[in-house]
Amino acid sequence: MPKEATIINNNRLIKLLKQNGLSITDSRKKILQLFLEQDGALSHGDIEKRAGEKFDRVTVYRTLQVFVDKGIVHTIPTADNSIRYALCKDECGEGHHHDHHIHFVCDTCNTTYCLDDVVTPEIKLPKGYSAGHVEVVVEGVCKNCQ
Amino acid sequence: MPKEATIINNNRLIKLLKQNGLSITDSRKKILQLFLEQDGALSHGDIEKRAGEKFDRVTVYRTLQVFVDKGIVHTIPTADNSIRYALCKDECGEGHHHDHHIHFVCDTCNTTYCLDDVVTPEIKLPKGYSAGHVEVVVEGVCKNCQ
DNA sequence: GTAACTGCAAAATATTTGCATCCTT
DNA sequence: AAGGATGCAAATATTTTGCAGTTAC
Repeated sequence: MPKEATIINNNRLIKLLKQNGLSITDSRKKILQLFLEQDGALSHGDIEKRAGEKFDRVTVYRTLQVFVDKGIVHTIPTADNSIRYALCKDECGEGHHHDHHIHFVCDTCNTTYCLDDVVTPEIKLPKGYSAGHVEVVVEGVCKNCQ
Repeated sequence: MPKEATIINNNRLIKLLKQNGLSITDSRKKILQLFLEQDGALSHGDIEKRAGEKFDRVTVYRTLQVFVDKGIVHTIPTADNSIRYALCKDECGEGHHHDHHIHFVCDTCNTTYCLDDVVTPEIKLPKGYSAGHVEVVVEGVCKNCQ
């Protein structure tokens, strides 16, 4: 008999997928599960590692792509050119991301966090430039590595 | 006889390389030249294209790596996972970058600018996190594409 | 049953490394 | 002359694509 937490999680996964018009498959559930278990963001490589030998590399690429398209996860640019993915909050949906929070990358453990409570500041641009999205990535030491 | 501007540029290139203890070679001069000619930032691919058939792909990789190590250029993370490189201001040197300005990526022409006059704002982090470097990338429409 | 999803194979790209040769100092 | 830089070849790594078989609905 599965544990309570597992059941709840499973329902949540299914709900998330259904909401976005995606069919419920093992790989999608497993990958979403990884995001839910994880405080921070995951790179493609992280997911491959943690999923074990379970999926084809290609499935991971395609699944992540679908999740980004549907607004289930968003990408976080990092200086080392490894894209990280993190779960979006509920306000995000297909075609419109509302991730106005900042991102934090720990120098020590290399974990990437979405700091949902820290709102991106207003940026005053020079004449002639008009701002759309503002992305802030702070690098430093996280709460677990102090 | 070369034009005045060419001579000045050439001297500037040589000075930049000498300051950083690098030997003066054609590829380094040419790549630096591309940065000086260019208002915005360049990706590895941009450089290959603009340099024509002049250099081996490997030379471009190695040259950019050296420039980053020496603090001649800095990297700009972007959402599409293509690293852009831009010239550093004079205060940068080996091991310490002082690029406290923000970066701007134009949605229309895809040019990346260093907005040297726009300083990165202070970010108030949650308890437990300590900030190091703050990277801000604004996406919008640039002065030439309005 | 049908459309969507996956896994495999393979192509296309991107990046790194070793080494012989050439260039800068 | 000596050390550093380049170019070529080749090894790795990453990402994309096509297609046949499988699964979800």
